[in-house]
Formats: sequence, C-alpha cells, structure tokens
Amino acid sequence: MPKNRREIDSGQKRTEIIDCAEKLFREGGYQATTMTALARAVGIAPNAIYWYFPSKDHVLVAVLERCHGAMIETLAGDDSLGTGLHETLRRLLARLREIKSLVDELRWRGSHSEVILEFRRSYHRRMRLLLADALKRASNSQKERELLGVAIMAVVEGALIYDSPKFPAEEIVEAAVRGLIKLENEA
Amino acid sequence: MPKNRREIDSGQKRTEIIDCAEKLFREGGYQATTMTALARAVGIAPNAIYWYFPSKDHVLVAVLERCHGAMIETLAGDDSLGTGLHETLRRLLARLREIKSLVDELRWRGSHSEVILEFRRSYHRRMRLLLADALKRASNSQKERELLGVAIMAVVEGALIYDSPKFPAEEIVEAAVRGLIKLENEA
DNA sequence: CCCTTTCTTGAATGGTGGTCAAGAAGTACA
DNA sequence: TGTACTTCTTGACCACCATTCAAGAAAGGG
Repeated sequence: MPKNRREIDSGQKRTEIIDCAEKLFREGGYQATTMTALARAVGIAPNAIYWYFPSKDHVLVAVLERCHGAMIETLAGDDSLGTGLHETLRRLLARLREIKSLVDELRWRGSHSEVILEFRRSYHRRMRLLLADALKRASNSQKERELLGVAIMAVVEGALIYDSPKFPAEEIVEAAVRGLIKLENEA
Repeated sequence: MPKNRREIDSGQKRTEIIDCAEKLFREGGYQATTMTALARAVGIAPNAIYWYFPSKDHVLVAVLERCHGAMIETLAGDDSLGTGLHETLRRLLARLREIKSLVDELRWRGSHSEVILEFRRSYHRRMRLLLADALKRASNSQKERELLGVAIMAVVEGALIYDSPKFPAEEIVEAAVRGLIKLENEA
C-alpha cells in the first residue's frame, strides 16, 4: 500500500487551496467566491476541492484558523504587560481590519453552520486567554475580570463595525476601554 | 384608468407579505427563508412577490424598516432624559435582542447589497439622533459627543454579539457605558 | 503484471433568486 | 353592454450555486 502519491503532494495542494481561498475571500468575500472560481484559481476541477475539504465552510475555517492563529501568536509574542493593553488592542485592531471581510463572514456564518460556530467558540476562548494575560492586574474578582474581558472584546468587535475615517475603530476602542479600566481601578 | 383593482388590496397584500416575512425571518433567518416558502406562507405564487418587491433584499428592508421604526419610536417616546441613558439602552437592547437574527442579517448583508447598505446608513443616522438627545448634557465638544455616541452604538452592537446567559448584553453595555460617561464628565 | 490507494474529473442533482410572456380580473369609458 | 387599459397572478424557465457520484488516471507495493 503506497503511503502517498508523491509523499508531500497532498499537504502541499491543501495549502495551495487555502492560499488561493484566503486571497479570494479577502478580495470578494466568502459568499461571492464560488467553489468554481476557487478551483480555477488553484488550477483544478471544481469538485477536486471536495477531496481536500468536506465543504466550503471547512475551507473558510481553514483560512480563518491560519489567519487567527498567526494573529494571536504575534500578539502573544509581544510582552503585552510591557507594551500595555492599549497598544495590544491597537495592534489587534489593525490585524482584524486587514481581514475584516473574513471577520464579517465568521460572525454571520456562525449562526448557520456548525463548523463555523465551533471555530468561533474556540476563537473567543483563545482571545479571552490572551486578554486575561493583559488584565491580570487590572481587576479584583474573577467574575469582574471576566466581564471586563468580554466587554473589551465586544467593544473591539463593535468598533470594527462602526469603523470609519471620521471615527476610526482605534479611537472608539480607546475611549471605551479607558473608561472600563478606570471603573475597575476605582471599584 | 382604474386606480386600483380593489382600492386598498395592494397595500394590504404588501403588508401581509411583510407580516409573513417578518415571522419567517425571525424564526429561521433571512438566508434560510426562501422566496418559495415566503410565497407559500402568504398563499401566492413565488414570483408574485416580485410584483410587490423588486428583490428579496427589498423585502428584508421593508421588514427592518417597520421593526426599527417601531423600536425607535417607542424609545423616543419615553423621556430619555428623565429615565436616563442606562434605562434607554436597556430597553434598546431588549428590543434588539428580539430581532437579533434580523440585525445579524443587516450587518452582514450590508456589505453585499446596496439597498441594505442604504438602510443601514439611515438606521445609524436615526440612532445617532436618538442618542444625541440622551447625551445633550453628557459632554462638552461636538466632536467628543459624536465619538461618544458612536462608541455607545458600537458597544451595543458588540454586546449583542457576545450576549450570553453568563454575560448578558445589558451587563456588558452597562459596564462599558458607565466608564465612557465617567471619562467624559472628568475631561 | 495486477492490485490497492491516492487523486482527478465530467456529468449530473437539487435548490436558489430572479425573469418573462401570457393570462385573469377588475375598472373606466364608449 | 362591450371593450380597452391597468392591476395582479401565474407556469415555465434561466443561470448559478454547492455538492455528489461513478468512473477514470497515476503511482507505488507485491
């Protein structure tokens, strides 16, 4: 029984599909990118994708997994306590804005597909961990600190929705989070 | 030239379609509700809907227009200065939660359809007006007050995304907005 | 040489939002 | 009363989508 047709070919093509999908998803969005277009970009037949991924949603999850993975790793790499929460959030926003269309899809598609919902949950978990680190000293009770974390994530997500030249997401988050932290410190 | 087949029939059927659409959209979401299903619920042929609405998006806008219209009216009816910003936001959240799936669709679909985008803009405008009322005395400069308004709306939108039994949107908004206001008062 | 596993494909399926031209049903005017 | 014009309604149809299926090609092990 042969291990593989060409040893690494499988993983390589998978990666290639994810590469193309990320590019197309970013440019035109998830919904607007058809499997046919994706296949054409990769250079294979439309149905060939289904050998590598069970569904279009799974392709999206693979793309998001890579994007978010890299993002979280980068953020965690910076010593967030040293640079401060605001700087961390600023970087997070810049990163998220880059993949805004993917974030939109994730948000919306989560209420329709189980795979995506699953990913979103894990994404939230990882983000909470990341924030917990930056908030270690910012609060007293466990419950309060958790609420603070969720609130910050909500602010980030909302700010991205209302992001505009006049009111950039950074300013919105800055204002809201400053208020939140101040409140915590005084309590 | 006859004014109408049966005088009011046209508007009546239009309303009937909106009624059914609202019900179906709420139950199963926008995307999951097919035009065929909507037509069946109303009791007409699928394509008959296209005589009343140019597209499915327009049906959604009609539904949203009514929901949001009623919502904003109710909120504006209460003397928001008397009851206070927090109470207003609390009511706003309760209302929005009811039509959560529609809000989701609005958010996502806005980046795909011009009609929806248009509605979303007008919705934001109206909300800003509503908030401006409640914030009249909360801030000094025009620019600051506007940022405050956008931030509050962002918090509301984000809180709705992260709404859960453990961390209800009300608590998230409460925390974030309290911080925001405090910051403004001190500046 | 065959056999199994790994890929790849052309053709087809069911379902979608949306279109079109023809018909039914009222109303106005002759 | 008849007929023309507008308002609605419909069945048949289209292009497109994600997805499936069965059959074929490529490559290595025996």
